Amino acid sequence: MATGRTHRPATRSRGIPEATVARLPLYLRALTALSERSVPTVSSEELAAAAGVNSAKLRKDFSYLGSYGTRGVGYDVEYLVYQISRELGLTQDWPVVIVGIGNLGAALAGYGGFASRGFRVAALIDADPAMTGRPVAGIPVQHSDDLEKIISEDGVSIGVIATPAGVAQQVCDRLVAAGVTSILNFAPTVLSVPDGVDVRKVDLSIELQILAFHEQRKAGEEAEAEAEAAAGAGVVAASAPGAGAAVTPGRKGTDRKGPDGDVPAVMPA
Amino acid sequence: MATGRTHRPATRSRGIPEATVARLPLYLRALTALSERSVPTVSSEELAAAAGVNSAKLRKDFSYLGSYGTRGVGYDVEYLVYQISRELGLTQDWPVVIVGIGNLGAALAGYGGFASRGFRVAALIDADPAMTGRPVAGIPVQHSDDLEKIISEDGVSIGVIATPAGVAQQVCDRLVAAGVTSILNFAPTVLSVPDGVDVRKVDLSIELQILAFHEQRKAGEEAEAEAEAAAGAGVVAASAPGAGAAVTPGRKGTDRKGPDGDVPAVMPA
DNA sequence: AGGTGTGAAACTCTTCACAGCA
DNA sequence: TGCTGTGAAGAGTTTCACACCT
Repeated sequence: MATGRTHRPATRSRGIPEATVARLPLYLRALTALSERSVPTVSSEELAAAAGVNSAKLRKDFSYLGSYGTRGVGYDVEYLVYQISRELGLTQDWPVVIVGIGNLGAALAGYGGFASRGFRVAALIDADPAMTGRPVAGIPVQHSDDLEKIISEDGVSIGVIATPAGVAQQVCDRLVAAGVTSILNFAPTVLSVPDGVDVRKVDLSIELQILAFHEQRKAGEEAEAEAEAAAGAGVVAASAPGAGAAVTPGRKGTDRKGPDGDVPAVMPA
Repeated sequence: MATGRTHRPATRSRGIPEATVARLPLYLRALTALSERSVPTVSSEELAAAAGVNSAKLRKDFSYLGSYGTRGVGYDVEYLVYQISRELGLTQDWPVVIVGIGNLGAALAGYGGFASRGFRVAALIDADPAMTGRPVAGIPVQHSDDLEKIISEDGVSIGVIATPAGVAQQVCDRLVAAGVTSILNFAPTVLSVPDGVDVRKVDLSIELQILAFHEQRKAGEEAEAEAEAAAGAGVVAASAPGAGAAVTPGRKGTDRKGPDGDVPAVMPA
């Protein structure tokens, strides 16, 4: 099935932007905290601060869900918690399987954040026979031979892959064949899946590399700022390749700059 | 500040788009794999496939780094590996501390992807005295009392927070005060940091919630398709969310108080 | 007043399509 | 000929600013 059903014709009323969807869990968490403190209503300004975004963005995001606020007052916390939960599909139960119970898989199995939302760890699966039957986070590990059976019996549609990269694709293929249509991939590899299957990936090393890029730039900016102050202007256009010699600006750490203050006009975050 | 204050002068030379930076690690991984197989050159088409993006995007991305390809041929693998590594700052050594050695922290400590790039786990830090001295992934855990000393002695500028949410902000504050300027946060909480400090967050439960949203929509689409086939007539502007059925308060539904009662969303933080 | 909801402007990112070089 | 590099068009996202409701 899935014949070219890729289009986006439908009444665009249901078209919540992806960027907004990605922030809903953030709002939900902040709202939940407010709810626990029995705060009845909250303004976009306050909620935005708690969620770490700006208020205009938050209001725009909520406007895609409907008009759930009251002018001059704010948003009803409980009501909004309910609406967002529903929108995200958290009012229903989502059985999840975790495949690959190594360090990471075990950590995921014990992660409270899963259970606390609508997610339920339906099974832990590992290919190592020595693991079979051993309880991890209170759940007995099952052997991967039974993967298909587990998926279909529990009606699992979300799978988490925490295996080594080398076997991730084949695990993925089996999950998909068994009926899983959403995959959270922790293996550092690109998974290919048929249309209609969603994959999200979390890659620890990639996150660190992005940080390193910015970290390096900070160091470079300091130097640049100095150079600029000393010389006049003129930014070197695109570093010249060839020179493999150019030792990277060593140094790091030390020299903490107290107040951020300056921030040169050379490209902020 | 309300009034426009256009940053970014002209120069654009050093302005690599954030979206591009986020993909560089992906390209680097694919290139590294090619390099290991001693593949000398690769076309944008091939590399894009290996990295899971489309070729136009890849070429555009590389164009921000400079002209490193050869028309009619492709890109030199080794050269590109070097250029991207340099751009990301991976040609230098980045000592990293991991704070919070629970399940997740231990998994991170043992994660091969760190060491394989320029990252070196300089220290593991935990607040539990019972952990102190115990080796995890071959590295002895140190007590958090020594956090400041460790950071400054090793010149650490990148910190990973894998503590419970409740203490993440205070750990963050100490890291920043000690000189850390980039933080990778696994705790499900919003960290506030001074200007000049970068924070990236990885939130497992958020990723799952996003998947759930799409998963739910798939179910809804099936129902919708059926309904469409059956009826196929006047579309009510509103639009039914989720699984069609259900009592969906049409948009700004009149009474906001109605559904308040059943708020099923449980979950504490 | 106080604060939401939202057009419109500004900005960023992606995709197209093709000139131009090896 | 084959493939890169890139201007330009298009799509998506963020920010502004203010009308409008309570």
